[in-house]
Amino acid sequence: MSRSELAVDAQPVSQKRRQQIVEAAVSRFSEKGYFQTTIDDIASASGISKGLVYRYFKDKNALLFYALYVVLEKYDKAYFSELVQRVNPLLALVTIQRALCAMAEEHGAEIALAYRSTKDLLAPERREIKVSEAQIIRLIRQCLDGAVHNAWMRPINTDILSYQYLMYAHTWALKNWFYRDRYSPEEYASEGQALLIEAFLTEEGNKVLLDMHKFTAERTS
Amino acid sequence: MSRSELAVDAQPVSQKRRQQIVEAAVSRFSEKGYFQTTIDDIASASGISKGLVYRYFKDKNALLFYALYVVLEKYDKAYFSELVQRVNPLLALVTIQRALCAMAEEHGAEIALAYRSTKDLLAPERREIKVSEAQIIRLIRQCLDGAVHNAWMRPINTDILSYQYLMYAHTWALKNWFYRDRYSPEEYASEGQALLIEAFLTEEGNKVLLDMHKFTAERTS
Amino acid sequence: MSRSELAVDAQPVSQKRRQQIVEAAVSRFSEKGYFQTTIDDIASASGISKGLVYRYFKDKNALLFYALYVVLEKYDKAYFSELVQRVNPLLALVTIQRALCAMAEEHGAEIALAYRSTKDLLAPERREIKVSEAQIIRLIRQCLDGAVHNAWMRPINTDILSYQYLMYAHTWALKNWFYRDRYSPEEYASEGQALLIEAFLTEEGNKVLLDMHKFTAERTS
Amino acid sequence: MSRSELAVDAQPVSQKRRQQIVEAAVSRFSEKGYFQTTIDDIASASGISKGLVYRYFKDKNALLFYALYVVLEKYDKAYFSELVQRVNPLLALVTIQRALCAMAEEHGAEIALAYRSTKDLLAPERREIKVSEAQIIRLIRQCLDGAVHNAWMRPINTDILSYQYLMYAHTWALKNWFYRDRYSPEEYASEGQALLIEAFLTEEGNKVLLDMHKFTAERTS
DNA sequence: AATGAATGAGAATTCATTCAT
DNA sequence: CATGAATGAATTCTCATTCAT
Repeated sequence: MSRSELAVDAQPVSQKRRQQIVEAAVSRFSEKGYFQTTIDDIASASGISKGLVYRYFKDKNALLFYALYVVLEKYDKAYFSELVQRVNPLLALVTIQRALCAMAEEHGAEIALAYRSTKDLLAPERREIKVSEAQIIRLIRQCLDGAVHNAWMRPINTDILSYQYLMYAHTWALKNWFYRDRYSPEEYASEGQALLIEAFLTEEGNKVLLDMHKFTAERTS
Repeated sequence: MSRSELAVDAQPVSQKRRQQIVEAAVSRFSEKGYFQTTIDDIASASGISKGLVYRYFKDKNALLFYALYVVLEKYDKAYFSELVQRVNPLLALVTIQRALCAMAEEHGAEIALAYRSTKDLLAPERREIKVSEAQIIRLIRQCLDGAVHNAWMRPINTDILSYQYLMYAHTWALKNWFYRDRYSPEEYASEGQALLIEAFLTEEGNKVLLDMHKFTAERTS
Repeated sequence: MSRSELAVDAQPVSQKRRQQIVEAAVSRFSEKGYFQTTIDDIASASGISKGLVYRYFKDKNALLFYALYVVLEKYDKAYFSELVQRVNPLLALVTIQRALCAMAEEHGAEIALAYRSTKDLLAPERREIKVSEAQIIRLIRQCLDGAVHNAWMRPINTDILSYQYLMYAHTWALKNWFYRDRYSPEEYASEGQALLIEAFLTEEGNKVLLDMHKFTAERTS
Repeated sequence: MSRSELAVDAQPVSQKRRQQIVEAAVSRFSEKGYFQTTIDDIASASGISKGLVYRYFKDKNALLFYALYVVLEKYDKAYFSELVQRVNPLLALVTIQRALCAMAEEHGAEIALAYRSTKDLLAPERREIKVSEAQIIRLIRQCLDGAVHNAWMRPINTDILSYQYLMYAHTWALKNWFYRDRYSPEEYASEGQALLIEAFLTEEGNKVLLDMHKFTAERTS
């Protein structure tokens, strides 16, 4: 543990500070929104002074960009991508769908922030955010296409369905007031699997899914 | 002339003004967001003076409330409600799903506004907005429950699925940059029917749907 | 007198306000310099609030422009121009030279301000100021050329000499600490005539000058 | 090596540094003005850090003082003074007038800076600057007085004329936009001699001037 | 009712200056 | 000596809201 601490401390102070500030920004923006949050709020939440924020970020808008970006980076597309290549498309799909729901639970406030504030970015930054989201969609679509190609899923419009996976997870974040007291995050994720995956499986696909479960159950037991 | 004026203008001067202002607010807020829009912007767009806005609305936040509310009212829940009572649940569902998509196409900017700005309302107003949205969801759910009850649909979590109908339509508004150049609104609505209705129909349900189409086709011909 | 008062009051309030503010700006800028003067200083000196200044002037820099311009307008080029056309070049020259010195006495602070702050304008405004100054120089040069043409002055570089007339007056403003306690403004102006006009007169020119004086003396006696 | 270091670096490390910084200050202040220049600008231009500047100068204002002073020191009053004692007053005058014009060409930006920023000094420093300028004026006046005393010049107000020599040179710096593309610095200097010296010479003075030229010509040939 | 002048609180941003390392 | 991180006072500019006319 001391080792990893060293590793973290080895980051130039400035890197740690940046992170510190972005985290504070994510938290404050999520809580009060972009325009209602002052630089001073963020500075205080970071335990530093107003002026210092500007040594790390050009202006408030840059802070918003990084705050939005940091969440997207949590999606760990590298892992998703590897998954798509390593396991069968149905397993990948199920895994990603669960992961999206888990993300939505863990980073609900940040996802809600993205819906509130992406338009407050300047065009170039906004584009970057969109591109990053589109990459996730593309990965999901690859799974769907693979499943359809294997005849595990009925032929469907994968282009549109793929976005519904993300939206389903985001709905947990965006309409939390509606579900919070009636479903656990895990239940919500399972229902998502039923509505967005199982509904489209062929008989063959259903078998594959059952086998996957059996396999998982064996391993866990 | 004086008669019609009296008739229409019973409270109309002020009622028409209010409407005028709210429409301007919807348009400006949709375009630039709540905080970026000034009262002066709205006053100019309404063709009146800044000061007069305050005769009709307590403050800027009240204006946001009405702007968000007016959009929700366009959902015409009375019509939906009547529909649910008058026709079979599957037809009602199909009709409502189409209507939601049509709304999303026609009022995309306003829907996006709702996602940006609902949190900028004070708690009581925010609650009212939520309630209004929940009413729509409840109607959809009634259709779903009816369809399941008739064994036209497989047993599913109607509580969660019902919100996906709304989200599917909202996705058209929120992720317009993703779909705009690749689907027409009608195509998008049809794909929605496939993904959110047909996917869950039993054989019986499928027959009912086909009959409905035959009937519609006959009537139109 | 009441008549002229009415005339002044007839100006839209806004015109009076603008003037008020510019006057305050001239005074504060002259005293403390552009950067040391805050908008609040100017607002207070105008007896209005900070915010109102911005209804009349786009920003602080616009205020600087008008502050500098207002002084240049006092040069009353229309009067100078008419003079050049109406009377002989030598008389015009003498008159203008006196007027420039009188201006320098009356508006010393503003002239000093121009030397401090013209570079703080944006390029387009700076150009406008230069053009206005160049117009004055051109008028002086016309007098000089006329005098040389009449052989009242020896042939000299009128292009360069003309600017020295203005600079001589400005020197009174800029180096006031040097002269203040040793010369009256009138003495300074007279010495200017000796150094910048009489020094270059031909015998014929001298006669003309003397006649002018005689004539003036007669009229005044 | 240690020896030369000791010799040159008696106080040199710090002396050289000071010079370095002042030069950077002169350059940056001249370019952008006092208030628009940051300490960081100057530190960067000196190749040192912001903090170190404060080891050498009390504050930014002190830096301005030295920046203005260093320019005045370039006038090399020692040389002028020796000149006045060594050669005849007319030759000294001509030489000084040329030197002033040369200075104005070489240090135009710095002269303009002095006009912009002298008032931003605190009173004691401002006084010192004035005194230094007054010393130059006094030397010029001695020449003029000498020339008048020798009857080489007509009796004139040497007190006022002497400042015009400096102002004539400064005009080249201050109104450079007016002359730049139409006169070479040398032409401007020559015209200055015509307007400020030759215009006041007696016949005797003219002879002396011609002799001087002859002498110079002979020496150069 | 209607206007828009006036206010002033508030926010972003800059930068001289200090000081721990 | 040197550095540059850190501070916070100061300043510009905006805009919701009020109110005299």
